[in-house]
This record gives sequence, structure tokens and C-alpha cells, in this order.
Amino acid sequence: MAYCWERWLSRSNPRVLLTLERAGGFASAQEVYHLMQREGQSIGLTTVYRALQSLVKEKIVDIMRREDGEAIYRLCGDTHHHHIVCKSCGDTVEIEGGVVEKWAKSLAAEHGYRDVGHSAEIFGLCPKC
Amino acid sequence: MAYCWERWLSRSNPRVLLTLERAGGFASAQEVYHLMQREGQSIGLTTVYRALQSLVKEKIVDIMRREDGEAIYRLCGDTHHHHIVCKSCGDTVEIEGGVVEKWAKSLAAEHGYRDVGHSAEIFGLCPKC
DNA sequence: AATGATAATGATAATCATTTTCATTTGTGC
DNA sequence: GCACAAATGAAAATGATTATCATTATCATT
Ligand SMILES: [Zn+2]
Ligand SMILES: [Zn+2]
Ligand SMILES: [Zn+2]
Ligand SMILES: [Zn+2]
Repeated sequence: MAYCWERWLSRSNPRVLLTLERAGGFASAQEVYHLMQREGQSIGLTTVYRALQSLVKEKIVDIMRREDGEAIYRLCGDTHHHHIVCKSCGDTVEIEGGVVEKWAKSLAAEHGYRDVGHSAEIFGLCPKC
Repeated sequence: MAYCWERWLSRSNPRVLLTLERAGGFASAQEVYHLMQREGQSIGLTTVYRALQSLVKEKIVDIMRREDGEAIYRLCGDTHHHHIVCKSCGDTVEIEGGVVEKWAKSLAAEHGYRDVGHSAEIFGLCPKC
């Protein structure tokens, strides 16, 4: 354990962060909230939002957007990866993205962009469909 | 003029599209709607949403997200391409994606996926921000 | 321990983009 | 004109996020 963010911040942030970690990958504020509810932790939705905001500001957590615009969060430094998703059955394969990482990094540098992230997904019909 | 989308679709789609064009760059559904209002065009918000959705489905228009999650749209050149978007000011650079095309194609093949597409975006802070 | 300043919490209400519903209008072929 | 399907848009519903604000926890000082 011994996270560098243990100094942080309100007494809720750590609980929210631990929950996000337990969720694995991405989770929305609502999902984190419901997870904590189901686990019997007492916390308010507002506090979850505030904790996530402060964690984003501290760059401990990444924010991204789902297709429908909902904000989703994940621990920074989670192993970063990409997906192939089946358009029909939704089946997902995690894939390696080294090529994309380099592509993103070099193009960002070329255009003078800092503080760079990227998203990349492949979608199609899986063998079964 | 002479757009390839002239065949499309409802009688609203062209008006929405023309407005989006006139707006230059990105505009949200709400913004397109208000623009049309101010110009004295009579149209309902619902129809603007529907028109934009169908234009996105037809790949005539690109959809993206503002920092706050609001959907923004813009005319899309017919050549397939990718973007670097500034997280702060929304400035956009069109970039070459040959590497990504190959990456997507080979990985899809490797996992037996057919009828494959992909998305890839880079985001960060532009030189000005 | 009691006090009080300050920050954190969370229930509730407000906001606001987007989607649904559904009644009305419009287009199209007969 | 008449039927029938598609398109429209006003109004209500939805759902995520944010703002309010009264209550509660923290902590240093008395
Ligand atoms: Zn499938
Ligand atoms: Zn990557
Ligand atoms: Zn910028
Ligand atoms: Zn591509």
C-alpha cells in the first residue's frame, strides 16, 4: 500500500480512491458511489464527486468521457491499454498499443502539445458473430 | 457547394448542416439551434438533435466532447483522419494516422475480427494554452 | 474538558444537455 | 381528395453534475 497520496486530503478521498482502485479500470462517479453503498460504506454522492474532482486536480486520477458523455475516472498509472470491441455482442479483447503510444507521443511533440493523453479503440465483428 | 450529402435526408438535415458549416469549427446542438433561431429559421431543438445524429451516423459530421461532456459537432472532410484536440481551448489539428490504420488492421486480423473500424484521438494542451 | 474557528460532509434542490412521448403536420402515391 | 408513412417539434422525462446550506467533524487554544 503506502500510497504517496496518503497525505491526501479530506478523509473521504482515500476511501473513494481505494474504491476506484478496487473497481479496476474506469468507473464513473455514480458507479463509485453505488459500489461504496453496496459495500456498506456510508458516503454521500456529493462527496464522491468532490473527492474525484480533487483527485483529478492532483493528477492522481485520470478523467475521460464515455461515448454518452458521462465522466469516467481511473487511477493514473494503471497499466494503460486498448480494446477491440465487437459491434454485435460487445465482446472485448485487451490489446497491446505500443505503436499507438509512440504515434501519439511523436505527433503531440511535433505539434507542440503538452500534457498529452490519447484514446484508441478498434471495433468490428468478432469471429463468433 | 454540390455536397455529396444532398441526397440526405429529411428536409431539416441540410439546413442544420449549412448552419454548422456557417458556424465554422465546432458547435454544440444547442449552439446550432440558437444560431438558427437568431437567423429567423424555424426549427425545433429536437429536430436539430435528430439531424446531427443522422449526420454523424452518415459520417458527414464528426462528434467530439467538450471538457464538460457536452457533445460538439463539425463538418468532416471525406478523407479519414484523426485529431489532436486541446483540452483547454478546443483547438484542433488534423493529423495523419497511417500508423494507426496499420495497427488497427493487423490487430483485428490477428484476433479474427471482420468489418473493422477504429477511433483514435490525441488530447493535450496546445502551445498557446 | 470546553470553546470556537475552519474545513468537510451530505441531503436536497437546481441546472442543463439530451432523450422520449405523442399529437400534429407534411410529403407521396393513388 | 384520401390514405398512409415519415418528419416535426412542444412538452415532459431522464440523468449526470453542480450549487446551497444546515449540520458535523477536526483541531488548536483556553
Ligand atoms: Zn461478437
Ligand atoms: Zn495507448
Ligand atoms: Zn489550447
Ligand atoms: Zn484511422
